[in-house]
Amino acid sequence: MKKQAAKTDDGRTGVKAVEVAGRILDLLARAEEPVALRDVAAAGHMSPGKAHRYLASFVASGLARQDAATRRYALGPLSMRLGLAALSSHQPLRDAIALMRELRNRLDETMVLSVWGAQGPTVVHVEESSQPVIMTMRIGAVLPMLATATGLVFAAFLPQHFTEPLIADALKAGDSTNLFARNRAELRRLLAAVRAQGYAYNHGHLMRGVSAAAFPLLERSSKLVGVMAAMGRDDRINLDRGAGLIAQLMDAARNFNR
Amino acid sequence: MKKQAAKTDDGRTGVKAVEVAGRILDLLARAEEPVALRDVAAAGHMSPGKAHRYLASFVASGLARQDAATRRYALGPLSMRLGLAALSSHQPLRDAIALMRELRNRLDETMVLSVWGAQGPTVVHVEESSQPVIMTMRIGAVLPMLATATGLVFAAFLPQHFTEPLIADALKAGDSTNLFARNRAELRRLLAAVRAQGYAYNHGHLMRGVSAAAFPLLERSSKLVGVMAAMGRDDRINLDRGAGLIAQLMDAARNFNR
DNA sequence: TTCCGCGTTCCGTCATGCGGAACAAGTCCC
DNA sequence: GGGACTTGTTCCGCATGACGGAACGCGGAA
Repeated sequence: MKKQAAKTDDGRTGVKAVEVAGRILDLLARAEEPVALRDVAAAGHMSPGKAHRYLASFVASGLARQDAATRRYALGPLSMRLGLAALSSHQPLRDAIALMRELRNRLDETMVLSVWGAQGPTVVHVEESSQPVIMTMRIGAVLPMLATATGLVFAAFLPQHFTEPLIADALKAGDSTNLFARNRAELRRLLAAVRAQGYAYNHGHLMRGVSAAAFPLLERSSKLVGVMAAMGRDDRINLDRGAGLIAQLMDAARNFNR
Repeated sequence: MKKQAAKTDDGRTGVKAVEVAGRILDLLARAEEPVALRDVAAAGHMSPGKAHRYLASFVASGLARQDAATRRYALGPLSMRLGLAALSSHQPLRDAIALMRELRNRLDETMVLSVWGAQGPTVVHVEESSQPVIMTMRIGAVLPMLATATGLVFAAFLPQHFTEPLIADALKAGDSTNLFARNRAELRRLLAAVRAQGYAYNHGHLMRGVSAAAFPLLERSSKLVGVMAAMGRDDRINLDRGAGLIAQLMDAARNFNR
C-alpha cells in the first residue's frame, strides 16, 4: 500500500517540502530576532540536518539570510518583496465585495457597500437580490448621516472628527422627520447602542416599507474599511423573524476581521 | 555517477523544491494582479501539473491564495506577515519609524513612510497627527511616481534603472494634470532641483488643499532606506510660513545619515 | 450539441529528501 | 592548554514523494 503523492490537508495533492518550508517561514516571521538553527529545528520538530537543508535553500533564493557573524537565520530580501507586493495588492474592498456577493447568493437580499468619501457615506457597490426591487441604490450616491443605518454605523465607528461636520449639518438642517436623533443627547445614546450591538437597523425611516441593517467592516479589528448593509422590504429584514438573517450577517461581518 | 542531494548554486546542499518555490513566489510578487495557473507554469518553464502542486501547497500554508471566482493565484496572508516581519526586523526602518514618531510628537503633522516595492513607492508606516484628517494614506498604498512628493524623491535618489519603467509609464499614461513634469526635459530639471535642495514639495497636486514635503532617508549617506513625508493642509505645510517646519524636517532627515 | 481551453488529478518511474551519524569549528571549564 | 561540551554543516543509503505525461471534468464559445 503506497501513498504516492503528498496531499494538503484539504485533500489537494501538493508538495510536502513546500509545506514544511511554510512552517519554517512562519516561525521565522514570528521570531522578533534572528534564530539559531537548533531553535528552528526544535520548534519545527525536525533534525538540525533537515532544517539546515531548508534554510540553505531559503538563503539561496533570498527568502532568508544568515548573519555572517552569529550564523543565525532571519527573513531575507525576497520575503520583504513578497510582503510589499502582498500589501499593495491587498484590497480590503475587494474582499468586502466578495463577501457581499457570497451573502447575496446565500440570503438573496440586496446588499449595499459604502465607504467614507468627502461628502459622507458613499455607495461604491451593490449586489441586487432576485426579490422584486423596491428601491435601488445608485453607485456613487451619498447617504445621509442620520437617516440611514449605514450613516449611523459610520457615525458610530469612525473617529469623530471625520463625521462631526456632517452630523452638525444634519442636526441643524433639521429635516426632523427623517432623523434617527433630534439632538446630541439622543444621538449619543443611539451611537452607544449601535457600538454595543455591532450594527444599526433602520425600519422604514428613509422610505416606507423598506428596512435596512448595516454592519461595520473593520480591517484587523480596528480600521473601518466600509459599511455593508442589507436592504429590503421590512417583512424580510426585521429583528423578529429575520433574527437568523441578521445573525448571519453579523457573523459574516465579524468574520471579516480575521 | 548519481547526484544524491540538491545543491544550491553556492555549493551548499539544500532542498530543490524550496528553490522552485522561491522562483514561483518571486513571480507572484512581480505580478501586479492574480495570475492564472498556465501563466505561472509558462513563466517558470514547468508543466501546469507541477505548478499546480506547488500552488496547492502555497494555498494550504497561506503563502498564496486562490480567487474562488477566477481560479487565479495571488500572494496570501503568510506572505504579508513575512514582509511585515522582515520590515520590522530591518534596523534602518526601525530607526526611521522611531524618527517619524518623534517628529510627529514634536510637530504634530501626519508623517508617512514609504519604501520601494515592486510596483513603486509603497506606504509602510503612518503616524497620524491630531489635526483633522483630510486624506488618510493607507498602509500598502502605492503612490504615483510623478504626482507625489514622495515619488519624486524616489525618482531623484534611487538608481535610474529602478525607477525608469514606472516613470516611462507615468509619462506615457499622460494624466498630465497631476504630473509634476510632462516630458523628459522638465523632469530632468525637476529632479536636479530635488537633489540640490534635498527634498520635494507638493502643493495640492494630488488632492486640493493638501500639501506634502518628502525627504530621503539615506543609510550611511548613500543607500536609500525610504522616503519620509509630512502631509497636511496647505496652510500648515508650505514654504513661506512653514519654512521653520520644513527646516526642522530637513535637519532630522540629514541627521538620519549618521 | 461539439469543441476547445483550462484547472485539476492520476500513475509508474526514478530523482531526491530523510534520518542518522560523522565532521568541523568554536566555546566553555577546569 | 586541553579535553568535553555545543552548534553548524556535510555525508550516505534507502524509501518516499516529486516528476512528466496523459486523462478527466467543467465551463464557455462556436
